Amino acid sequence: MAKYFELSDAKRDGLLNIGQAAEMSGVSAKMIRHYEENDLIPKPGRTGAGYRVYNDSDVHVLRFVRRARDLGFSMKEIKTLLGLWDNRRRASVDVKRLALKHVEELDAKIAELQRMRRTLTNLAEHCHGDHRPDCPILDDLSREHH
Amino acid sequence: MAKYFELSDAKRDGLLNIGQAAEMSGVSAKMIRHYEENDLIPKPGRTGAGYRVYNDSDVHVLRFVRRARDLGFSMKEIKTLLGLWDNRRRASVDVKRLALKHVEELDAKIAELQRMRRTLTNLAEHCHGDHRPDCPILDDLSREHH
DNA sequence: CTTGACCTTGCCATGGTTGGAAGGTGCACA
DNA sequence: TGTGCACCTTCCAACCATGGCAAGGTCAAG
Repeated sequence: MAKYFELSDAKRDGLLNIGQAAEMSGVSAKMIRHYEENDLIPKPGRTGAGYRVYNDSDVHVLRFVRRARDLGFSMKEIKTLLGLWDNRRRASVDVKRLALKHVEELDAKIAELQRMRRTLTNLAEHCHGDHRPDCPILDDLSREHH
Repeated sequence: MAKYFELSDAKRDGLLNIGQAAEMSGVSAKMIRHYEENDLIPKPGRTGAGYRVYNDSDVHVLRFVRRARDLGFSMKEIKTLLGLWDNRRRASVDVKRLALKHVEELDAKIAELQRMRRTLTNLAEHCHGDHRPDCPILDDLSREHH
């Protein structure tokens, strides 16, 4: 846990400041700090002046997080995934379970959006779309629904 | 803009308090106050003691909002829809445009979720799901993605 | 008069992300 | 050496829709 007292030293050692780590990982500096605050990622080293310094492993973790977010995992889920990733004795069954549970959640969201889409498309089809004030969309919105 | 000084008087006139309006409209009392605060719905009358009182028209508006929320419209969009609803000289073309724009947004979200789902399902298919530590899902998460 | 159900306002939390303010640091150039 | 700019730091607030809780007022029935 050696501390780097000069940014230039750290950079000579191939370490990155937060901006560079952000660029390398695709995670914004803002979010990197946020993930750190929420114990999603390990606290990086600091220079004497308090600048965060990141190594290759740190950037690797950040990319992992980025990818998982792209796949729609929540921060909580990602925390679990990172734990499984770290754990040498991890069982792939655990990861698979989490992935499939997430697929189910995605299915539910997709179905709901498709239901909305269907209703809205139907309504729009019956709407003149001209300058007459009659509009089945508004009529539907204002009607009873149970 | 007559003010009702007793709740009993108001109820005799067929007016509802917030709890009843919530039940009738399907919008929680919490959200009714929230919509009022954000100028989505008109401010209702009050009794002398400060209780909100709602008439049939108010409940009608609330049901409109509820239905629009169910269809995934944002509060901002609903504000627009309510404006169009109120406006006697409204053109149904405006409503249709908003509805179709919303359909497009739904399509985009659906497509994105389906993309996630596809990727995740592929990954899960290649995962043993046993107690060996090898897991293509984690491998993928930790790999580069551009 | 008490009890319980309701109402009021107000503040906090969620989740992921973005924005800004105020101030310190690193570095290149004059 | 100074000056300027880009970067860094922390902290605070906002978005959107909703739920929850607390402290206190009101109403109706017993």
